[in-house]
Amino acid sequence: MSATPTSHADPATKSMDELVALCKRRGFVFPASEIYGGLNGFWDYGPLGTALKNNIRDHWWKHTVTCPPIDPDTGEPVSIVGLDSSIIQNPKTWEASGHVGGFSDPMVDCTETKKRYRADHLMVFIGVIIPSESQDDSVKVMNARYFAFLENDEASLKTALKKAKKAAASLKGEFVDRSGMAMMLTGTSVGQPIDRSRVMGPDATQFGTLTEPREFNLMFETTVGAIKSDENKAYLRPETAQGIFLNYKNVLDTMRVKVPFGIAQIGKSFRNEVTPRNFIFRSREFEQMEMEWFCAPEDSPKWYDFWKHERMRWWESLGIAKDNLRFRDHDVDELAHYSKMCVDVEYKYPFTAPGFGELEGVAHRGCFDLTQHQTHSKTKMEYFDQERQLKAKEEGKSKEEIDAVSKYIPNVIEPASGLTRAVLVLLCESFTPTPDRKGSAYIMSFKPKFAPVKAGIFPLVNKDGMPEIARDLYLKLRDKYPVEYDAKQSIGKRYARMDEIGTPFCFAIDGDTVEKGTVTVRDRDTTAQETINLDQVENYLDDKLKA
RNA sequence: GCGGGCGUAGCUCAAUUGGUAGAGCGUCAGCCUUCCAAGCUGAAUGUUGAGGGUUCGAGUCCCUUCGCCCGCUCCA
Repeated sequence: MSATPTSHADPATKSMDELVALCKRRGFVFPASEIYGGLNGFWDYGPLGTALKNNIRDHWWKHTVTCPPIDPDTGEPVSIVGLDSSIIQNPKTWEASGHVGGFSDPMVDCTETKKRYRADHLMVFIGVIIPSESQDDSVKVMNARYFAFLENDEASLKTALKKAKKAAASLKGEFVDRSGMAMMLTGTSVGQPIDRSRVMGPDATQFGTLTEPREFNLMFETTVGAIKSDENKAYLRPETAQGIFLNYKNVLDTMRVKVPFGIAQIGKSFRNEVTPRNFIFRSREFEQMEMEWFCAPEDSPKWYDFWKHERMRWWESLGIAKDNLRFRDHDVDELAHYSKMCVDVEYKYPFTAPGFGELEGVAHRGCFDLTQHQTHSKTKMEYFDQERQLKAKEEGKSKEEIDAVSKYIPNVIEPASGLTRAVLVLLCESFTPTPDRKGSAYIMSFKPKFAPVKAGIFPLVNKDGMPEIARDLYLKLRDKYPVEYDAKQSIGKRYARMDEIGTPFCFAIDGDTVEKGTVTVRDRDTTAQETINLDQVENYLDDKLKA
């Protein structure tokens, strides 16, 4: 493609507010249920946004399922099949995957300091026992004052002890250091839950400022069937990946695939995010493009590396500047529970610049998921590798040895990206203010392949035989590409509108067309014009849209 | 979920101590127009985010709620 000097501007110079305004004004993205005041974390894709999203989706599907990359070792395309699994699955799915139970850490807020703590990290000890008429120890304990501190945090414990001593003096109570027997705030004292009104938070100066522990489960719940009860509780999937693991055996049994192979899926996922923010970057309903690559455990490092670089190549194929993309390897302590290795592909969003923000994760999930589902469902997830069996037989191995190498649970490499996040990245990358241009204030410099409208077809003026020719051209081209015909208002205004929605080419039908059969092509990024024959327009578009 | 700021036409913004909700741009229609938001004429568009309260009277003051932005927190 011709260089587009304006299209790779530094994201740091772009205003999200202006981009969001353009997206709304031109029909890319609207706030969901806007007439009712919207709903935090939900967005609707307008006519152009839908077209853009579909173009990216098709590009991913093509490069993943119908035309996947070449295996460097064999020279053959790798094997990947498509899938579309249900959004709602048997809830046991999410117990096995670890989404129920493991990730709903109760949190406690401090109303005084506005700090938030994980409830299971918050420890308390008895600091002051208030004298009482009763000799019964349990009554004394029930009136005691507690001091909270953070588990394994020396400084926090010291502070709590200090505060306890001070409080003992002012309350005329007995100071008791039972920090060695500290227990969780959520625990019980003399058989009853600890009364939070007598607990002082780690950073607080008053008692009773800690809220009740609150669950933060990020899965949306729903009810299957007419009767609402716990037994009918189900979840909207928080990732598309599990649907793939659930169908791993079905695919294996029906599709004649052999390890290594992949299963790919595009679909909606739902996470009840605490803070949806930054336009469509983190929304509660979003679309994922995920592929699970099943391979032999010892080959997994090779494939991890392979997919890491393939995915970066794919992002670059969207027309994103290399400077705006990077890898970031996850530290060991930020790895998810299932993951052995993980690398993010990151993009320099206008709201993170000069920093980068997450775009896609390529994770080495080991055999965690298949093993979990094997355990929970009691369905065998083992793969029988006939080639290995034959090889081992040839090598004269014992039966036990042969079994050991030919039966295994595959390891999984997962490139997981967000389709709606890809839309955001293309919007950010393409959004280009053009203050020095006379007409449009902005252009959306989409790579032609992803532009919602490929070409505008304009009669220069709405008379002298031009509209008729333009209309014929439009009717011919629309069979192949999304194109628009527009004869209203001045040609400059029409060009400007096309610039803002990112239409790469405009064909103007002028007096020369009527006389000599030539049309003028106007380039969105440079505004340069060239003259071609009317009958070459289709070839011209074919050529430009190939890349 | 917490704290701060902000919500007026599709967009950008006006509206005196509380006193008739306006402009530009855009959109649409007509005319004009031989290449970059040109010109002329005309038109549509608002329960002032929503709900309640105070008041003779609320865009303006008070309460609640929703949304957006920033900072925490969270992000499997």
